[in-house]
Amino acid sequence: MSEERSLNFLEEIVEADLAAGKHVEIHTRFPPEPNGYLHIGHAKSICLNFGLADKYGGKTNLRFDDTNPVTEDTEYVDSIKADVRWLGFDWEEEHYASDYFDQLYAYAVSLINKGLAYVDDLSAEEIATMKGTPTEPGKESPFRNRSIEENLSLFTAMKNGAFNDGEKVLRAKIDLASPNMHMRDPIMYRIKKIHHHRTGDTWCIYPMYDFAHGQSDSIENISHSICTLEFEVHKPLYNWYIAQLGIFPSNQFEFARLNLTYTVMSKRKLLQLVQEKLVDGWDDPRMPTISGLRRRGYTPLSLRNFCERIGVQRRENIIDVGLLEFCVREDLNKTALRRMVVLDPIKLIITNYPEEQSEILKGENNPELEDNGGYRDLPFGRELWIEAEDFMEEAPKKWFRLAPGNKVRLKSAYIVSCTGFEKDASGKVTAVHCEYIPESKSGQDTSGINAKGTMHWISAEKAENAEVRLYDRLFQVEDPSSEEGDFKSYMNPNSLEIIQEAKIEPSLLEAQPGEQFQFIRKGYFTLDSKLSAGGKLVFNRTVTLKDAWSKESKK
RNA sequence: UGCCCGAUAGUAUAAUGGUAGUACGACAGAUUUUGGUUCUGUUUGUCUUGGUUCGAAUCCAGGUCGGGCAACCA
Repeated sequence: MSEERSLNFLEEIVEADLAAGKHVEIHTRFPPEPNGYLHIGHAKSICLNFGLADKYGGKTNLRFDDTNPVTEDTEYVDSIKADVRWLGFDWEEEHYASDYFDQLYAYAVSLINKGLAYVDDLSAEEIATMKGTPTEPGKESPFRNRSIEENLSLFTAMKNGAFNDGEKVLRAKIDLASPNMHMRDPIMYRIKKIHHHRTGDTWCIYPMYDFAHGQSDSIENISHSICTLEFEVHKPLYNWYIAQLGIFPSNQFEFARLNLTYTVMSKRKLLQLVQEKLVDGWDDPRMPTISGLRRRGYTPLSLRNFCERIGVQRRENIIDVGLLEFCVREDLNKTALRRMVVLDPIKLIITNYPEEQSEILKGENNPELEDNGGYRDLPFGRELWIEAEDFMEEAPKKWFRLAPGNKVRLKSAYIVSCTGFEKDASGKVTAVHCEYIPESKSGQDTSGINAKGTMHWISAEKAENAEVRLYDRLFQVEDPSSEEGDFKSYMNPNSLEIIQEAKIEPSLLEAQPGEQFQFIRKGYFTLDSKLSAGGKLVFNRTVTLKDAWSKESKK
């Protein structure tokens, strides 16, 4: 018997319901409103919904909760579908709340007929005032006791466009004194004379979330309707509509939404960043959106693993973004091709390597793979580019890289011994001199020398150029939303560093969008899908490698 | 000052009345032609006060702290 992880609370509920015979098959749904792009919090919900159905042999629908035409658009519908698919999920049925407008209208009429709904002429402000406060009961609207006939004819008139926006609403007749504000005669329908992205101008009245969601679940025979904690107080209303209508009893269960350190997760805040051009768009690689993470180089598997690892509970939480980074490194380490790129180049001149000489060395593609994933050609010569930070004139303790007198292995090439360096007038090091040890050639080393450090390098003659973008966290504080004042004032001014001319090895000219690389000692990178065009290469850094030296050097 | 929900290492998450475990992090060591990977070890926790019980993270009561609820948003 294999080791089983313990069940999360949703799985326990499902297993109990299945065992009790409450449902023969479980059916879930992912119900986004098409008014923005999906973010990693949605990924948690997607993994939960699809994961649950998958685990218990059930089905999951994709349903667009498009009951408010003011904010919704097909652009969002398309991006949401693409993101869900990219994550690796395929829905059973695709639905839209707007497909149920006729049915929902009929449900509303039936509630009017049962004396459980009425047309109210009060203004939005009046309704709000008369609802009372959490500590004071509300007051009845003077229109609360209209006759069924009058309500029917007014509601029909509403539907037919006889009134303007805001003039009338349809309300459920429940309890103005309820301690739950959502039960104080909630609004079922409002008038909005605006074009809907799917139903066009067919309707001018639109159902509220509460009057659409539970019924949509019910129509689709959703057994477990999973949503975030803030809908908890809606549950009595969800159940009330279903009970009064006598329809399939879907059940709502709530979990805590995902929060991540050093970013924001609410659609409203993300939208602000986009609108105020503080980021490059919804798919800016610094955004916690699915499209941003994709462009940054995150893989579907790493995101799914992340969602699995964070678990699910009903308590507020904030996940360390380090866990997300761990998940993507874990995946990429096994799959990314190793390449050498010098981000901040200085020359390394091998004084005992003949000027006219050159050779082709072999570099392994990925030591984690069988047969090292094959090999690619690495041109080598007398002059190389190395990382400026890999040389120090005066080496600190435990410095394994280049410094006068130090020996270092050039990855997949030779061991070199540093013999000197050149400086310009300002004191800046412009080139480093060394001598190579011919018997130390990679793979056939007979020198017997043990170099402690290994460095990446590029042949100066054969090097190509590329733009490289280094990303850092978008915010400087762990939880921007909980800080005083405007969350935007906590943004990290250095979240994007652009390196115009990094030196790349020739094999990278063939890089394809979506391909992942590990630039040895520098991190994981991917080709930017938007900015790389017309022969210009732009690489995004997905995440750095773990860096033990930076910790050591800070001691 | 109403109603609802929650509280386990730094962060998450298990233990479902019977040994407080796991992951990420941190720290130390081994291996390493990436200061990466891998491996080993160490570290830190049941909000509080009572009660029930042979036995409580778990059940009960009070308190404290945190979150949610008064959109013609979802």
